[in-house]
Amino acid sequence: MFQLDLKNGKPIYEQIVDKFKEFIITGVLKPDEKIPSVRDLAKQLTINPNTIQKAYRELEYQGYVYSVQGLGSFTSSPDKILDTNKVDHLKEQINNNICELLYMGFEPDEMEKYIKNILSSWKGGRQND
Amino acid sequence: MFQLDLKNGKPIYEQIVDKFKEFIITGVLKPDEKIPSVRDLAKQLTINPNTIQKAYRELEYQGYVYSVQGLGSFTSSPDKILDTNKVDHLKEQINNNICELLYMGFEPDEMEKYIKNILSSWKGGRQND
Amino acid sequence: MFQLDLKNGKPIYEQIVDKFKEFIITGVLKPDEKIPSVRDLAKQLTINPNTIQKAYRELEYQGYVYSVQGLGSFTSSPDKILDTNKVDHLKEQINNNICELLYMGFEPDEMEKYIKNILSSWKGGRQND
Amino acid sequence: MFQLDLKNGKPIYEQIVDKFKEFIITGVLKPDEKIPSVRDLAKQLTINPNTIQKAYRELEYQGYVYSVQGLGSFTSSPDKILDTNKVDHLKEQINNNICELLYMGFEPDEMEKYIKNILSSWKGGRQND
DNA sequence: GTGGTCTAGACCACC
DNA sequence: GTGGTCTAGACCACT
Repeated sequence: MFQLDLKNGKPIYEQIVDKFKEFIITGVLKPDEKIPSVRDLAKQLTINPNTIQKAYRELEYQGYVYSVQGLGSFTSSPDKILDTNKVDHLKEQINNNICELLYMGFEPDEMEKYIKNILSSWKGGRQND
Repeated sequence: MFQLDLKNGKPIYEQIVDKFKEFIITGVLKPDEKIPSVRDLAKQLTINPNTIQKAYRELEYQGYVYSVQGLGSFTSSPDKILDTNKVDHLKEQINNNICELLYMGFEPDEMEKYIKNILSSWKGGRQND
Repeated sequence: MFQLDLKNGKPIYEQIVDKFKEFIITGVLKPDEKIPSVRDLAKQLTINPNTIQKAYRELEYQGYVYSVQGLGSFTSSPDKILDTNKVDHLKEQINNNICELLYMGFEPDEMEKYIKNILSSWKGGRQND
Repeated sequence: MFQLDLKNGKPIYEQIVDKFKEFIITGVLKPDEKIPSVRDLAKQLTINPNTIQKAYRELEYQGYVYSVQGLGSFTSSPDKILDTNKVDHLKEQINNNICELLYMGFEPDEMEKYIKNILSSWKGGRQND
């Protein structure tokens, strides 16, 4: 399903969380789609099932998946609810990263183009929803 | 000089690194300006000198400060050399964060305005350099 | 595993870094091979675990090993990417050392033989990769 | 006379030692030539005279300069005496640096050319002695 | 005074 | 079990 990168220092469970979030956000995984069982994914990635378990718990806590006893885990549909804390944190992080790039000599015009690209491809990719 | 949050899970030394990076990037600290000695800052923040030392070393690795035995630590002037790996990493992070916000229902137009704001205040703040 | 010299002024952690680099460069340690845990090596060398940790972190910065929480530390496979700064620094150091030897009366022909020896044994040792 | 680089981490006195050694070895400073007084050099480099003092002591210990009471310090003539310890240390360092470059992907042929270059320019530069 | 190294020992997060 | 963070306090080298 996806590759882990042990070298980048990120905890394994966090990489799994991020990958699933990416798939859900970009629409690779549709709402209410079943995701692999803990044991299957653990076997496939050859890592400890506890690690998968922890990742799924975190995804559930963040509202990206829900689990049904005896059936498995499924992706949630987006809530369209703006969690103010999370929004503020994300905005601040975006701000910091942009400033760091600018400080390194990245051109503001280049940056604006890059952002527009992201936004337009978002609108495009979401027209079929 | 600044506040630490000892509860949010983020390592103390990392908070210090981020704060200094922010000060340097935003121009609060000018190039080759002396920063507090390891012991002074440790006393001021009432944390262990080793923790400050670790933060300063990390800042040195990342190219934001340099230290001279017997003299002190100083902010580095930016080399304006784009490290491809770092740029790619920052861009990917920006992309992910923006997509996550959009997925949560944040309006693309709102986002564009927010980015423009960052860029214009960057240009403005840098005019006096 | 190896011997330390606590008297020669060279920091212990640096000696460990150099030893591991030597093992990795000469192929004694193969890529992605597990290296001793921080605590084990500390016990074996009868030095403090923090010192080992520092050495491993330095090795990680230099790209020779990577660490995974809960799993251990492993040798990295070389990326074969020539970092211009590092190359220049190494070349300058070689140049300086050679000139110093020549100045001390070491014969240029002798030197040429010595270098050829290094190069040929490098090619030989690497044939099995 | 020369520039100091505070950012590279090397102690200041060591940089001075290395610079003088380089000048003496490459023949920029001829044997028995007078070198600047401690106070003059300190003023010129805007650093503490004690630091110069320490550098000169080290140069004297290594046999590159000698000082005469009331007259100043002068460069020594090369002794042509091979200090076995030093020779072995330098050779090992050359070996290590070459292997590190080769490991990084530097071509052995390229390396051989580089060394030959050093040796031939040494012979050329020394014909006039 | 400055930064840098090291120890002893505690605690946490991850697998 | 693993690596990572932090403290308390000692000692060294450099300016």
